[in-house]
Amino acid sequence: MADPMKRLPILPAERALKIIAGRWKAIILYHLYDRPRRLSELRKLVPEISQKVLIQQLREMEEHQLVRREIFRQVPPRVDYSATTLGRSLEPVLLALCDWGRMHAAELDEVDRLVDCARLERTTSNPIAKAAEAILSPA
Amino acid sequence: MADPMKRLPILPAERALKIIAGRWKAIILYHLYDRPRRLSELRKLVPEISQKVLIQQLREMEEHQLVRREIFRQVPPRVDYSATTLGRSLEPVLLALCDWGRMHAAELDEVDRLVDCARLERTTSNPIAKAAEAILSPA
DNA sequence: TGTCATACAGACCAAAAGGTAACCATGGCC
DNA sequence: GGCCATGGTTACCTTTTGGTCTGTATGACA
Repeated sequence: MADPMKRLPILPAERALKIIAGRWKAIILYHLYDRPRRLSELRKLVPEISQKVLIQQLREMEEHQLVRREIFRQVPPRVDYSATTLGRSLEPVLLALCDWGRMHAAELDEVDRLVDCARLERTTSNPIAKAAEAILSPA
Repeated sequence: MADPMKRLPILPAERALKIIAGRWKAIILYHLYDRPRRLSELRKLVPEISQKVLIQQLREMEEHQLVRREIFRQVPPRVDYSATTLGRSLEPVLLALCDWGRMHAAELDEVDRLVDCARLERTTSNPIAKAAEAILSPA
């Protein structure tokens, strides 16, 4: 992603998708919402992802200002990654995606294959989920 | 995308992203929200996309049940693509993405590069946008 | 018979995204 | 000097995605 900012789509929805649709970005962000995390911590939290790709995704999110990187010059070195305000503003959107994904799985009888969005709020409290549900099953 | 259903991610948010993050899916869906469209119509509405890729995206959305394909055996043949209920339930989510994308551009002073989400509702009426805004600029 | 419009299909290619495995730099500590 | 941990980088490969260009089936109609 050379010159990433220059290449973001001009349609807002596509821009948003481009920014968050990376293979691991949602889960990483999700763990950063809890608290700042060190690289080694993130590796333990998401063991399926290789270190190179993890750093790659973090760098992209840093460029898009979803994530902040702080270096503490210690021995051994310490680097903290945390969610910026812009990154946090994505939480309701990710929640909407999560709820819609669950609804979609439900419609196709695949809920059993799903894993929970864990600490994210429940469906009923999310206005987007309500809107989507209203479309699926009108009163 | 062979066996597309078998391969959808097990995390709901990732599942949702996988389903809608295709290069042209948002715009296609957006045009289908208006009314059913014929292939030739869609080609005119989104001239940048090649026919093969257009069909590809439509087929994937059909498999994920966002889109319905109806064949009318006429001469010349006629095929209508339309948004299913499941496809329509995505509208609030796309709207949320659109609003967030605009906010993101605003934060980075790139709004001028953006194009409008046209007939989609305005920011102020969208609860997700409100939530995201509240995070960015707390009262 | 040839041409037309519509909707597709297939061969092939290019770029992007994701992934593996190996290596490097720092500085404390034994 | 050799080893440790942390947080990287680099070279290389595979898969996925998007794209071009060409071919095809149908049946009306001139």
